Formats: sequence, structure tokens, C-alpha cells
Amino acid sequence: MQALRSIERSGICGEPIACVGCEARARGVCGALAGDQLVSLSRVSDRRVIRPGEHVGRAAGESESVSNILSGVVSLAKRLPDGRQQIVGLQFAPTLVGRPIAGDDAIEATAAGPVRVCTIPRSAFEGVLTANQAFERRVLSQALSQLDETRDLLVTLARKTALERVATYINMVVRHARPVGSPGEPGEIPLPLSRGEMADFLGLTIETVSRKMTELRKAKIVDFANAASLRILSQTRLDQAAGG
Amino acid sequence: MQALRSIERSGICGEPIACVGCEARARGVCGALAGDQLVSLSRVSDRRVIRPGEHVGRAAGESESVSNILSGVVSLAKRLPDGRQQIVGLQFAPTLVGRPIAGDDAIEATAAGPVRVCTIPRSAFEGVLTANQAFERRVLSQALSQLDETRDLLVTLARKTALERVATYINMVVRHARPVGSPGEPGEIPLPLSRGEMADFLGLTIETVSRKMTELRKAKIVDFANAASLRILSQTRLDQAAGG
DNA sequence: CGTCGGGTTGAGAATGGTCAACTTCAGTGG
DNA sequence: CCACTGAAGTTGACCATTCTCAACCCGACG
Repeated sequence: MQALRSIERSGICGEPIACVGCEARARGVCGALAGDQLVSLSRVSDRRVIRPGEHVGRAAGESESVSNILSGVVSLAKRLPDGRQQIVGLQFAPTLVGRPIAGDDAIEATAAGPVRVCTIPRSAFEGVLTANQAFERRVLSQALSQLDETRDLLVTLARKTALERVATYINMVVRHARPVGSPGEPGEIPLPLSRGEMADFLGLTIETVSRKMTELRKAKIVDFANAASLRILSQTRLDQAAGG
Repeated sequence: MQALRSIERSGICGEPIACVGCEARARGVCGALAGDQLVSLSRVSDRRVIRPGEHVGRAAGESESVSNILSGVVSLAKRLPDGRQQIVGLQFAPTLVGRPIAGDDAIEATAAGPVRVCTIPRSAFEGVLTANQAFERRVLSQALSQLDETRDLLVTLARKTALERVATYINMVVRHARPVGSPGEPGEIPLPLSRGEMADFLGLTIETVSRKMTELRKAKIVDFANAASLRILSQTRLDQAAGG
């Protein structure tokens, strides 16, 4: 969780050094920012690395904040009073974690694997939200995308079989692993979640996830030597197994 | 689907007649509008009544639009290629139905019971979104609320038992039936969804919903003469049955 | 009075959960 | 280098919840 704060500017056009080449600037909400706004935001923002299993945005009693994911995967989990829990979303770079505007939440954002984030106090974030309408539009757009994704996940959990859910998850990871143009068959794809986290995400148990992974392997749809990565043997049949 | 278009203004302060006393104006996104903006929006908006089972916002080959629910309940459903379907959200007044900004959707918004809406062409809606930042903020806020609700539903479907889901649904209806201050034990509460729709919403089958309703009745937690409404006998035990 | 849609109830099947044993592998210390 | 340990993963046997299929009920409506 080392703080890499940088408030220097790069020489050329006044863009803060921390923001040069940043994923959030290229494709995330910060793309709407320039000049003074970017500089003043970068002055209060804080780049850090979150270790696997640590919470995002609640580092050591600090106040409410919003974080931009720069790399890695963050899981959002909710918990029922009796302890049952469910991962309600996985977020990849470059998306926002944390409430952009006030509201009760009770969501746990946890780093699945190492995650780099750029954290901004919520007060500062809200300031930019109000000062820059293009920024607010991007936040709205991102919220709507997350709504869509959450609804898709809802259908998956409510209507798909265990095998379909596992296949759907693998497909989801594959889509994020190959950023844009998809080369036919890549090599080993790292799985960001452990079996237990997959179970939490897919509304299953560890045992069922394990069984269905084995089933996919025995059906020669995927193959893997270790549990944490795999290789797609037939994308077609994987899509089929994912059931839409 | 009668069109009740009204572009007249009320005498007093220039508020369009159609907007006087409107739910969407009191608590919905239109609360951010006044004067000319409200007038010009009301000029292109269209109040109509949607009959049960009809789709919202796709009336007879019209272009893309956004609708504000004035009264009634709208269900949002997604469908898998093989026909399995799932209701991914229920929306009550005064919330927006339809994509505020572009994006692919494939969601079916259907009236569950009679619904009154105020429909606005998306182009006009986007115009207001850009012209009035308070309006955009309300849209963002509503999107975030929907995200929260969808995540709650996700946990319910992924982790709760059939009985808990049915009880959770009843509680949800109760909360919307008693708008604000809840008088202890009200009378008959109408259930907006049929058993089949409840099943689609809760990720169950009609038979299981029916059985669990019976179970709740036999346990004297609720009571009902007809299938379409019920009476709460013990809110405490209902909360308990809903499991958080 | 018959039919139709929606709802309820029952019996049996099946999917996924539970509990428990076992394997694998990384890390540790002899 | 090897044995030990603990965490993560796999596999198996059994069980429970929910689904499937089918019959039946009931009220609305012709």
C-alpha cells in the first residue's frame, strides 16, 4: 500500500506526471479532464498498490473515497446477516470503485490479486463531478454499464445451471484477458479468482465449481495443469456450454 | 394507450398543466426542472396509460424513448437465447425506464398491471441531460439506486432459499405499498405480480412460488383469500422468514 | 354448462449442497 | 534433499431442495 503520490507536472502540456499514460485517463472517467482540473485532482489523489485480499478504499481509517482501478481485478461482495455472502460484481480497469455520491452501501470491495488504484477523497471527487459535466457523463455512463453487467449476472445466477455458470465465468475472464481484437487461440489464461471466490461469484459451492471445472476439462473444452490458469480448447463448445 | 398530450401552461407560474401535481416532478428527475426547460420538455412528452402486459417505450414503431413511471409497476426482463427468462428489476413510480444514454440493451420493459407513464423521445431527454446538470445528477443518482437494488436482488437470488425469496418479495411489495410512515398493520396489500411473474422475478418456478405462499399462509405469517392480495399477520416473522 | 387461464397440490427425478476423505503443492525446517 | 505442515483443490457418498410432470381446483366468461 505504498503511496506514490506525485503532484509534479510533465514538461510538455502541464499534464501531471502521475496521469501520463494512465489507463484511467485513456479509457476511464479521467479522460474527461484536462489542464487545471486534472492537476488539482491529481494533487489530492493517491496511487497505491493493494495486496490480494485487502479492501479497496478503506485503508486505515481514512475517510470515504472513490478509487479508479488501474490494473487488476476487484470483487464487490455483499453479505447477509447470517454470514452467507455473494460477490455481486467483478471490476476490471479502468472503472470506479466506491460510491460516487452519498448513499448507504455495505459493499465490500476486495482486491482479487494485486491491484493498482488511484484513490480520490469523495469530497474532491464530488467537486469535479459538479465542475465538469463531461466527467459526470462518463460516471453516469459507467454506472449504466455496471447496471447492465449486474443484470446479466443476475440472469446467469438465477437461470443457468452450475456448468453454464462456470463456463460463463471463464468466458468473462477470457473477454477481459484479450483486451480488444481477439487472436484466435491464445495460451494460458490466468484465472483471477480462487475456487472459493468463483463459488462466491457464481452462487455455488467450492465443490460444485471444482466438479464442473473437471467436467469441462474431461469434455476437452478447456485444459489446465494448475488450478489458477487454463487454456481454451474449443471456444465454440465453451460458448455452447455457457448457454448464451 | 391514449395520448393525453398537453402543452398548455397553468396560469400561475408558467408550469405546464400536465406537470402540475405530477409524481415525477415531486420526487422524480423532473424535480430538477423549472420554467422554460419544463415547458419545452412537456411539449414533446406524452402521457399515456399502458395496459397490463404491454411494453413500455416501444409503442407502435416509435423511435427510442425514455419514460417516467407515474404510477404502477414495470418489470424489466432479460431472456436467454433458449427462452429462459428472468425479471431483473421491478420499477415503481417515479423512476425512469429506458436507456438514458445510448447503449445496447435487449431488456423488455412490461407493464405489470396498469401503468401511467410520461414518455420523452431520447433525443429530447439527452438535450435536457446536457442542458441541466441538476437533472443529470438526479439521473445518475437514480441509476446508482437501481444498481444497489439490482445487487440486493442478486444476493437474494443467489443465496436465499425459495421461502426466503418469496418472503423477501412480499416485504418489497409492502415497502412500496406503504409510501412513507408505516402504520403498523394495514389491510389487504395488492400483489402486483401474478404467480408466474413472481417466479420469473425470484428465479423459481410457478409451482415453488405457490407452495411457498401456501407455507407462509399455513405458518400464519400472511393470509389471503384470493391470489392477488394478502394481509400481513406478523411482520416480525415475515422479516425473519425473509432472512435479512 | 363447458371451457380456459391461473393457481394449487402431489409424486418422483435431478441438480446442487453437505460432509468427509484424499491429493497436491508451496513453504518450512531438519 | 527430504519430511512435515497447512491451505487449496479434488473426488465420492449421501442428502435436501427445487424442478418436472401431471392431476386437480376454481372463478370468469361465453
